[in-house]
Amino acid sequence: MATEANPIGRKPRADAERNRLKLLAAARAAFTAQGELVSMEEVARSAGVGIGTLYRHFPNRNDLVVEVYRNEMARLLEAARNLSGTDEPLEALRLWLLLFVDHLADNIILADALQALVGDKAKDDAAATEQLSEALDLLVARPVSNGEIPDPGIDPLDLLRTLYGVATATPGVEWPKAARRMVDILINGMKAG
Amino acid sequence: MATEANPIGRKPRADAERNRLKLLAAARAAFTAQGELVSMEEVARSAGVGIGTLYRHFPNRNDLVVEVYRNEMARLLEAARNLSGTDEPLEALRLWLLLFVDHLADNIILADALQALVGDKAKDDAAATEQLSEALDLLVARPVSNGEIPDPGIDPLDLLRTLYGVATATPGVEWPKAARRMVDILINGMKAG
DNA sequence: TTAAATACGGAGGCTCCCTCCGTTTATCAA
DNA sequence: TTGATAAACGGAGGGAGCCTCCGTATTTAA
Repeated sequence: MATEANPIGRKPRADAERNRLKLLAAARAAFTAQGELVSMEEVARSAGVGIGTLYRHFPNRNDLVVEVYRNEMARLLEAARNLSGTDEPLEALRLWLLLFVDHLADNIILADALQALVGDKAKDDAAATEQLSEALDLLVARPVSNGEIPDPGIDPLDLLRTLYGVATATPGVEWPKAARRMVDILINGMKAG
Repeated sequence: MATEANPIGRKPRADAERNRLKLLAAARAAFTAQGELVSMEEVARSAGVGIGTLYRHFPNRNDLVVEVYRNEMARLLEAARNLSGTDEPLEALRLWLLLFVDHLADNIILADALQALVGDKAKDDAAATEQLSEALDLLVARPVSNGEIPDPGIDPLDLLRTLYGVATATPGVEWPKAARRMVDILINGMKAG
């Protein structure tokens, strides 16, 4: 999908594509290891390219972070699609939220990046946010329509924002337990609506 | 409370105290108007002091933010203490959480600073976090002990983290409505525990 | 009034993010 | 195969921010 012939007719240069992939891999590794605070210089260095090259591929820091995170998102969306076909709608939602917690736990270091997708910087990656939202809508709509829960009266993304808050605002590494417990509270709370 | 004689015996200098207050006021105004991104230089300038003076009073950016926010916290703690004596424990908790949302709404611009109190940077201001936690424990313990809700199995601060997540990760200005709705979901969710 | 303690302010070090542009390399037409 | 040219490369350097250092100025106490 990145090797299409471009409109001008010339094939994209192989080195460009190669460096782009190297940069994404290096950024992924660096962000995971050290958090979003890694300097752009260090990402470029560990990818073995110059800083200028990094900036040609990703015009600013946020673009790079968003791109790295977008890949992480794929599995989650896939899971949502699979679950949205199961027999127990509410349980499907619950399981998916737990999956989201695991996902956060694996990528807590990228949590600030996540905010770029769920939060205010969303303009930068409206497509991914929309996908996430669609997946969630699917999972929430079914238990609503079958009466398991009344109209929750919230944007389904708020469920994720909630978990994001627990994940990022809790000191230490014990937060996933709290977040999982929070999933039950949220589900029960919506049922009781 | 700041004009005590110090152990050495010398009275603190008047200009120091004056500048400290000017700095706090300027920081409060600047953070509220422009968010936490305001530069330290600008805070110093608008307070009419040099950057060196700012750093003598507040050794780093976070110390300044925490100090500004600590003042904002007072009303909230006061309210918690008052509510913790009312007749309907669960309703008291609900009301206080709504108050917390209002508080966030008034200070959304300082939300990142809030995280310093509820979140990982908490070491920087352990005292304030502990107070907040104590107030919450009070409000949560009563509905638990009188059976209105079973042991929620979470750190009460998680309730705030949840609301913080909704407040900061939602684009635009519509989030307080969602956060208020979330308060009900949380309360109901804990009841159904 | 004078000495000592304390506070003041801003130049400058260091680190970032990002831009600019001269140099190098890959692609394509002949 | 070769040469022309579009495209990519890399890193010096501009600009901004955080924070330190230290010579100067002010306040306090004797």
